[in-house]
Amino acid sequence: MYWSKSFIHTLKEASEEAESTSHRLMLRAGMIKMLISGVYSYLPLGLKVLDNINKIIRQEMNALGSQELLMPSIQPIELWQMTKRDELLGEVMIRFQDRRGRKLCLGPTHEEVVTDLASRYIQSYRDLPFVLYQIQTKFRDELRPRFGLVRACEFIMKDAYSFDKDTEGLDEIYDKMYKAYENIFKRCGLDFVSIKADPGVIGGDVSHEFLVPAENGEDVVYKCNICGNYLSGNDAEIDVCPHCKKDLTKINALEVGHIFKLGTKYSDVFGLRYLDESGKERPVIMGCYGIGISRLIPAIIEQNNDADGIIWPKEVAPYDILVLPVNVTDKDIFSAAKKVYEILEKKKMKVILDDRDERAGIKFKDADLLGIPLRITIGEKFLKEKKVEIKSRKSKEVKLFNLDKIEEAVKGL
RNA sequence: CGGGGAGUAGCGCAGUUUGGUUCAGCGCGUUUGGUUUGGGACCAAAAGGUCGUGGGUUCGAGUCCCACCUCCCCGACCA
Repeated sequence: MYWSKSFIHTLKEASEEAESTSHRLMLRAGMIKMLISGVYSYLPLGLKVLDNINKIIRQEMNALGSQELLMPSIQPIELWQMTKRDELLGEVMIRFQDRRGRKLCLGPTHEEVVTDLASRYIQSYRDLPFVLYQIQTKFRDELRPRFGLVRACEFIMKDAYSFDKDTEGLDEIYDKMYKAYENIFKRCGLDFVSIKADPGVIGGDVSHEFLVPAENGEDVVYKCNICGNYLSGNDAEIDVCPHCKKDLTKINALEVGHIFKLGTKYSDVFGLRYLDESGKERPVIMGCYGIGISRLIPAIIEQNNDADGIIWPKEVAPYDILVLPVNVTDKDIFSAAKKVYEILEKKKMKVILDDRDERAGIKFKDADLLGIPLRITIGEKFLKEKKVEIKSRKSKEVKLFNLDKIEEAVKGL
């Protein structure tokens, strides 16, 4: 991609009103644009990051044998009345009527829909187990949207649902999911913790939440200074670690994932049953597994930034490499930059060429703001010594290479 | 929903206390011309505004009063 042809609009400054680091950086880098409070457009750069996260999630979900589907956002209220979550969710649910007066809502989550769906097909133990997941937009009319994508009224979630014939099967898939979640968050470049949590509105017996320590996190966790254990902050204020009886440190964190052992809560309501080997009817044992995908973006930025801008972890970066000719009016410099760009593109790398006729300072500032992992600068040193400069956004380390060695140079970094 | 703050050019803001030739302003950005060219350059010219909306007070309202809308922050609730 040539920068001059892209829809990248950076800002020198963001409104004082945007107070969290990640929100300000997302606005300045031109990743998102607010339409109304809690509702955002993902601009091309933001969408690239979203797609990268989705790719990681799909790989990890598919690797444990789960299958992707896509369920509707428009849902009938009757489904929600069956579990009485209609009342529980209250005004968080966005409700409306169709032209025939049928009461509908925009799905805040999908336990009801997926259980109803499964009940239409499952009859025998031979149909089990299986896992379905989707990546989809959820709607929740939050009391107070905040920090950009951290708490939005329209947000993107990965929700997976497991169906087993017994609790042993559930335990097994739950464990696999847990490990897949660890992989996902690691690949996203996140430092995270998982703790046993309160199942809350979703219900069930056991649940774990995955939290990312962040200054602007809405949740609180406690860390034991001695044993390093993390404890949920949902309980009343805790003073000492139950094991070590020593002081705890209070840490703010963002909840990015939550997994639940649902048991038969939903299958009982929707009559999701199967016949076992002996011909006896039994309820299907369910689990559900959510990741707040759109929220992952600010979570990643909260943990990966400096005074100059974002520092994308490798796998989620919108581009792998930014090629920066210091002066595009210099034919030698610009043609060398184009050559580097073409070589790397051929190698299937995601490259952006800053071909704008701007001063070097502006381009360097924008490069730092965008946070592309590697920057290749072509300028004076190329004219004098035929060297191009490769700089790591993260380590700030700079190396010089001959143009014809560029492939190998990039590979090693 | 309770409490606090804000809305003036594309972005960021000043002006509102004390209404009136400093009231349509500043910085950045944009356009044109020129000089520059390794960390947000400089000179010259130009475009861009129903001062959130509606009503009121007044000879006169960005400024005072009333109502409404919108956004941000703290709290309760959540991925």
